[in-house]
Amino acid sequence: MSADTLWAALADPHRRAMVGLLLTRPMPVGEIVDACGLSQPSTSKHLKVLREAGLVRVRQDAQRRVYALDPAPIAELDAWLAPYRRLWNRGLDTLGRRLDETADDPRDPSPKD
Amino acid sequence: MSADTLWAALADPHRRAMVGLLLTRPMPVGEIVDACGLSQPSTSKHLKVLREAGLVRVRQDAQRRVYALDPAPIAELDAWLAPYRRLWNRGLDTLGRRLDETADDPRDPSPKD
DNA sequence: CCTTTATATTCCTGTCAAGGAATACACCCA
DNA sequence: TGGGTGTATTCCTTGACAGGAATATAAAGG
Repeated sequence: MSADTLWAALADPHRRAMVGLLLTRPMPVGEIVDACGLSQPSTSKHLKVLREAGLVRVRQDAQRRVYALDPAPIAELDAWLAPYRRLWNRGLDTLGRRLDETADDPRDPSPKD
Repeated sequence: MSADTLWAALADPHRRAMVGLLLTRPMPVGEIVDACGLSQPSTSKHLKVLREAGLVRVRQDAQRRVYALDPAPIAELDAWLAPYRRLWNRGLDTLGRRLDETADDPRDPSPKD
């Protein structure tokens, strides 16, 4: 599963919501539909994306499909974060100094139009 | 800065590459163009997205714009990750059991067509 | 078998983001 | 002030994705 697939899957707020929902417990599609307020087809499509990113697994229970979170891929994100975490842990002041020298501009100089 | 903006900014692989590049040191646009192999306009547009997500800052040096990483927003991701990290740290076996009960299906049952 | 229930898939449409080319803008220097 | 350099912006086209409606599929139960 490419990193891109993972990032793309989580880039969508509805999908993050679903993942967050499944954090509490596994859940059949119907409940996810109710919780997210999306249509059933749309929900199923999002779940498919999550499946393909390896973020969820399905168990079949009669006609129902119960989705459960698989947090393993998220470890990949964690690994990606590591170098940055090092930055903001190891001295926000060091970084701050670097940024102070560096920013004689406000955060975003683009004309807000 | 909404979480969506941040995720969207990082969802693009070129932008992640730029962020990773700026992890080593601040850098003017020209160098980023060379390193990423994108056109200069495209690069500028990506940098704008990163700016608007608060991930980079600009310092003006004569005609050059030197971009520097601001890892602060990434802390937001780290916070988002926390609950999941708890899952995979605190007993992959517990989770594993949950998934085993749960998965009598291969990872993704969708017809690979 | 036929119906009901639960979910997946297809079709269609509108929106949005990405990329290149051309152009505008800002700054330095002579 | 004019030219050169470095960067941003605009315009346009194209491709990807989201969402709804309708439909297909799968399983359970009578």
